[in-house]
Amino acid sequence: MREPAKPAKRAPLNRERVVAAAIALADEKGGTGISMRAIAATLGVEAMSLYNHVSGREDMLDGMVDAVFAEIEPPDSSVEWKRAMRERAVSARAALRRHPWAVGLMDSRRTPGPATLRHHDAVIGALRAGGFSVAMTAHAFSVIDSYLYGFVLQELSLPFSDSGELGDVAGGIRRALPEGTHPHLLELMTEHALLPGYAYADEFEFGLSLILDALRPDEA
Amino acid sequence: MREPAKPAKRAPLNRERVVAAAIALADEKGGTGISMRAIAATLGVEAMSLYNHVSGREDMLDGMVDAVFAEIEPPDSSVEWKRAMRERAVSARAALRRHPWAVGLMDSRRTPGPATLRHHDAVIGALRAGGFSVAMTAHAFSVIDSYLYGFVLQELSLPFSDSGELGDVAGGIRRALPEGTHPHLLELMTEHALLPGYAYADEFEFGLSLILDALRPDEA
DNA sequence: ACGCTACGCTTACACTGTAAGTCCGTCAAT
DNA sequence: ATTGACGGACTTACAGTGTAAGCGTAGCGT
Repeated sequence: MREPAKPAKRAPLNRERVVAAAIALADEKGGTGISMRAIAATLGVEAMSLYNHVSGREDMLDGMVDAVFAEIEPPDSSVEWKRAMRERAVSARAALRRHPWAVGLMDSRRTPGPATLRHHDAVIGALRAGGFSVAMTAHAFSVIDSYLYGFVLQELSLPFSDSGELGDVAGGIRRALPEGTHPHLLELMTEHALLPGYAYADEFEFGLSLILDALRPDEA
Repeated sequence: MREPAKPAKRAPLNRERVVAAAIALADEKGGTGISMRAIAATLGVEAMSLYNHVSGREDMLDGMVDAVFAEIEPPDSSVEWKRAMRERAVSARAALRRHPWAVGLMDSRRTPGPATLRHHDAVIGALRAGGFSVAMTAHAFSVIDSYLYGFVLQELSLPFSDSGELGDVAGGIRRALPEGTHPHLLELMTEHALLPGYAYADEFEFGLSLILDALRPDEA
């Protein structure tokens, strides 16, 4: 009954392949619904075989998050700091949008992987090269990354992707509003967010510039 | 065998009590590990009974997030806008720290509850009252909330709470660093983050002030 | 030719969310 | 006072989860 038939010389698994398969699956099926069994299936393997390469689910998630950090273009210290920070932020946002599950995972990961550490080091290095003191670097790093992660977090929780859907959804919400309450929310929607051409994604640039322009190496 | 014994006149369930029990459990056991069965148990009830009051797990999570928004002190429109925004941000951070699971949940909720809508309306109203144009209000709302959520997200993912633990953990990481690589990260840790008296929480104030001071009603 | 190790396999367990159906206490209408 | 309906808590059942434990075997260094 059992068919050893074709052992088929399968390409051997390794941590990298396992994590990559998990990422591919998460990208297409969404963060929830990736299970050890499902990941294993895409590799043509049984669930428990994964445990030879990752120590468990948590370890696998750590690996996935670290892989996302590896996709972010690290800032170039030889470039003027403001431009370097802007480009890094754009690259990071792009990576997080490619892998929407990553943001939600970040707050439960407590052990940064090698790519994460390398990335952080590069960011800090670029700020120091731009003339920031150690203390000011810590401040700048904190504001920029907080804004970056928070923006993507909000962006991803919007229930639409293009501005076509926006109209439908917002219209639905507006109709659901208890009529007459929430005047300011209503005003913002009808006179701004619902106008043709509006896209929340464009807000990113405003906040990023606001923060970068407010930061100064030569203070504190 | 079956003991009707004491129907005991149990206080009747309702959506509010169910959601409150879920929140209490999540607060003490952590976001993961709250299951319908566990929630029901704290109410002295079987899992399936909850389904008479919430339509399912997702609905329950929606309710929990909305309840957290209800805890945030809404800004007072009669107060000068910058102060109102600062106080609102502080209150929001406090609420999110009381319920650490909430931030991670936010990015999967797509249907805002009544408290959430009321809160957003109040924030927008306070900015409009402060002289912001509709467009500028949208910008300001986006930056401030992105920073707020992002900061808390990072804060919560730190593997320590007080600055005592910080030393241990950072020491561990530093020892784990491949020796000689990551010079800037190392510098930042030893010359700044590991100094006595440093607490990441204090960074919040810096970024918040930076953003609030950079915002101006009378632009664009 | 030996045994060792690496690694995929099967089995098993405790736990999840929830569909479906049962049963009873309460209350309105008769 | 009797009936009927119904809300809401209950039981049962099922498919799916992560992972502990142990088995089988292919390929290697000796």
